[in-house]
Amino acid sequence: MSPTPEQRRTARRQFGAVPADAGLRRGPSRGAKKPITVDLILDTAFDIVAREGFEALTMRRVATALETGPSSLYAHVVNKEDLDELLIGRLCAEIDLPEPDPAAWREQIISVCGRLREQYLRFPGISRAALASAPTNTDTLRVGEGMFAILLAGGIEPQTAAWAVDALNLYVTAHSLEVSLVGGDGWVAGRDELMSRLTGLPDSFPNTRRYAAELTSGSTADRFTFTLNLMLDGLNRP
Amino acid sequence: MSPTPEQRRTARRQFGAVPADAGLRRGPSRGAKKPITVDLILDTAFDIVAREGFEALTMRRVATALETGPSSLYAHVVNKEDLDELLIGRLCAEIDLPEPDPAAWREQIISVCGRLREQYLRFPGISRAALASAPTNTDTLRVGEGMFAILLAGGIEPQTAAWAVDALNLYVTAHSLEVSLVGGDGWVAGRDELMSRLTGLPDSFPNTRRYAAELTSGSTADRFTFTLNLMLDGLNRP
DNA sequence: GGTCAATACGAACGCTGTTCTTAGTGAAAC
DNA sequence: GTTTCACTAAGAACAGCGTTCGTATTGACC
Repeated sequence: MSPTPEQRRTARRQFGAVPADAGLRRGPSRGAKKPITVDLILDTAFDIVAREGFEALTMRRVATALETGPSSLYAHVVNKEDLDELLIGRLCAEIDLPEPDPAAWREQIISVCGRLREQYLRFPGISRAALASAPTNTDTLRVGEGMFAILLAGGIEPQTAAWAVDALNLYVTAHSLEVSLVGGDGWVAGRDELMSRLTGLPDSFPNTRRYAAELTSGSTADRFTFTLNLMLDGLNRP
Repeated sequence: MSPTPEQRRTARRQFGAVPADAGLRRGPSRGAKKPITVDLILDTAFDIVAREGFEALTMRRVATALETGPSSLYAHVVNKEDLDELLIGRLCAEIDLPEPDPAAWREQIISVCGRLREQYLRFPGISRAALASAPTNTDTLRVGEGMFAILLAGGIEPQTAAWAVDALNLYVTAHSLEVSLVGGDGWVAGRDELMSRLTGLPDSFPNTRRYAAELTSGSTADRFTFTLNLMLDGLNRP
């Protein structure tokens, strides 16, 4: 008996390795069309997100891209939620983790977080799925383990490191989501407008008005590394 | 001419004060039903979110709670997005900001962030709207100004303080959203299960397995103040 | 009293995720 | 070689969503 999507999902939650079913196909092969597989679904899903954003990723959209009906997907995927989780999994799987170097733990953490951000931004809005996704996913846990190892090698106490990993992960995800929502370069384009709006505020906003330049300065990447450094600075000052 | 919802929205984005139209009513008053106003809509919306979560907040749900059709709302509100923004606005308006005290800037920041978290968690999932909402909302900017003032009084450099306000706001929102999604006390209930899942991981997760206790320890509030302190520690070490 | 602008609201459109049902296929069993 | 069977593919449909259109109803103003 080959596994139902539900079984695959619970298996995924526990081990991460999947029986795979390799080329074994049963069912109609209408014409020369490629058979639908989970990997094929994920490929087209990533393609859609990269092109049109995560909001445009619907079951129907994926189905029509595969030249089929929506119901055909439910033989391979439990849910939209399940699809999202699979996407995040594969996205995290492409993050390569360095061998922990006690002397360079700071740079290593920043590098991993930066790579994570990069991946999230390549697929605009997908970080929303990362926020909702259960943290028990194996691939998600893998990058967690990687960051954890780096912090431990850096001499951070286990309890502190454990919570820091969560905090860093959460911040990276939230930052990426915010950047995706605002629209990336749309931020830079609307900076002048934002500035004038801040300076045009009532008198009850003295600091916001005076430091409008500081408030609107910097690229999203600048702000990202700033906050990362903020947290890392807080880590080694016991 | 009384303003259309669009006009109210743009007015709101710029000033925040609204002409109000006070009891002036034109239109059918079927029976003794209360006339629909923006405030009434917001009241019932908050009620729904508090009871059933942000996911359950739909236009139709609000309309039926008001014993009317969905289209009746669009005379007072531009969008669902606009409704969300209004909710966040009113939520932020209930945050009272302390007079900046240079000696207690740390405690003051933590207090404001804690109050913000409290408000977000009272209405589960509403922080999602805060993430999407444009940061040009007057009420949102008000608490930004408040936190900014506290940091400046604490001697933080303007540029650093400006970016820190954004980082803190983003973290508070993301944390609240995560807590809402996981389900609050559901976290505590599933801790044992999570622990056993972590310890049951493959050998490629040595640190996660060894420190599973540390990883799953602490309440959400503990982790919240931990991360806040992390960022604040990073602030005053130039 | 008549005019007009603003509100209220039923009906409908296009979209979503999901399920039910039916048709079709290859591998295995006899 | 035929039959059985587990599985996939896919059409049709359902409930629910945000939103718009058209229309009826009302109060204030001339």
